[in-house]
Amino acid sequence: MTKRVAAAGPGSSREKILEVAEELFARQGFAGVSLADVASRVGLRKPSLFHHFPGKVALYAEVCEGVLARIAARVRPALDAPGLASLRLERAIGSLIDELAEHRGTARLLLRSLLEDDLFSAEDQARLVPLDRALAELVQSFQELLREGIESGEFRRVSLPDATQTVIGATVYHFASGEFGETLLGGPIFSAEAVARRKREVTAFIRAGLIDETAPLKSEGD
Amino acid sequence: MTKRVAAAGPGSSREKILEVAEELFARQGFAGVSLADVASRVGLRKPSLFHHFPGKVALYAEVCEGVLARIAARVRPALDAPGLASLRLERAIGSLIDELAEHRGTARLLLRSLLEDDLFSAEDQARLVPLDRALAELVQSFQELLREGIESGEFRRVSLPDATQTVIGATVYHFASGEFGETLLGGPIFSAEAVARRKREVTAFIRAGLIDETAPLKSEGD
DNA sequence: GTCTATACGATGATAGAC
DNA sequence: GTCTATCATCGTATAGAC
Repeated sequence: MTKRVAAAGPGSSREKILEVAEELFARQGFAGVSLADVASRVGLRKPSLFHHFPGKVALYAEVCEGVLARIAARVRPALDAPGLASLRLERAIGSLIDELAEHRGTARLLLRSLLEDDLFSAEDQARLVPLDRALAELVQSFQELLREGIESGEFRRVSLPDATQTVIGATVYHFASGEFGETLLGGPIFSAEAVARRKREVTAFIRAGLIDETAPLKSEGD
Repeated sequence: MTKRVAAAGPGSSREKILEVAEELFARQGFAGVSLADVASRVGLRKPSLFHHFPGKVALYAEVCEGVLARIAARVRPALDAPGLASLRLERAIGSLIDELAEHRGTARLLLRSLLEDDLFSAEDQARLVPLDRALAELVQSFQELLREGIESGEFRRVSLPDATQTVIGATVYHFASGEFGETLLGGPIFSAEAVARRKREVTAFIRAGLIDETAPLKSEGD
């Protein structure tokens, strides 16, 4: 109630800054973005940014939190739903891919944020704690789903962290791979066809690699 | 013969610069590294670097080329060997993981280089062409291996680019994931146990997801 | 309360003199 | 090969105009 300073309307400077910064951070990384560039694209002067954000790291943190919140909002329904773990897993991965495909900077921003842990000082890292916690929560829900599937006998007894990493690699890395990925595909990554094919391939791969087809009921030995 | 200016011995400034720069570029990315930092760690002043390299981008390009060359040297034997595609594939992935595990900055540097295509001007990109070509060659050999395996009936009829991306994600991304990966694993990424487990998990995943166990000979229908 | 002008200290890459 | 010098630009602080 007392948090918001004012009812900053849609299209306000604050939102435009976040929008522009999201694109730039995704494309050029934290260190590669200058606040002057952000400001000029918004149509402001550099120091004006400091009336909305206390500093570059705070802006970056808020951008990342927003992106992660969008992902979480999209993936959580599938993760938290009742039902077969294998179905929920496929729905969750499908939702994740949809989100990464619709907002083209998302995968890059997210992947970059994982690589930029050596760039921040101790007090800067404090600003990134909420981001880390939100990410940890999402990952934990995902691992919980894997664990349930293993216990119910739907999934093989894979290593939870390794399976998580493999899924992240197959989704986030792919849509972050930019020019390299497009050279590989021989065409755009984000076209409807390419996204649909990626979803099929990842789903098939996960299904074959994770789901234990030989033990559909309760068998545990091999 | 006429290329080398002098017989710069081992431990020369040039080699020390490359070594230090490799570590810093891996940890902080291209934009996050200052030449002053590189110089001071080598025991030089900033401008002295320019007597060894024409500029920051050239230094970066040479570092990346060296890292990729190490990988290629390690992976090529398995790729180019005769024999069953599935065996060669597993050996190649094993070699790749060994290389990524032994030189801890390698995965990060490589992954970052894929994300940093928006940071360079046209003439800067020209300096990165050899790197791109070397990478393309390696990827092409890998895809060739996949293609052979599909044609011989060993592998499922997966999308070559998508399967390649999945393997890169499962290997390069994993070993680049730094603090996040360690939080996930609950321990170090590069410990002997973690590396061995990763290799097992990836191999099992690839085996299940790629290799067509149901058609060991020539069947093509489903 | 929102934005701008000006300016500071630090650091960026690079030139030219020893 | 190395250092002194230079100049643009970095993120940030302050003071004031709408």
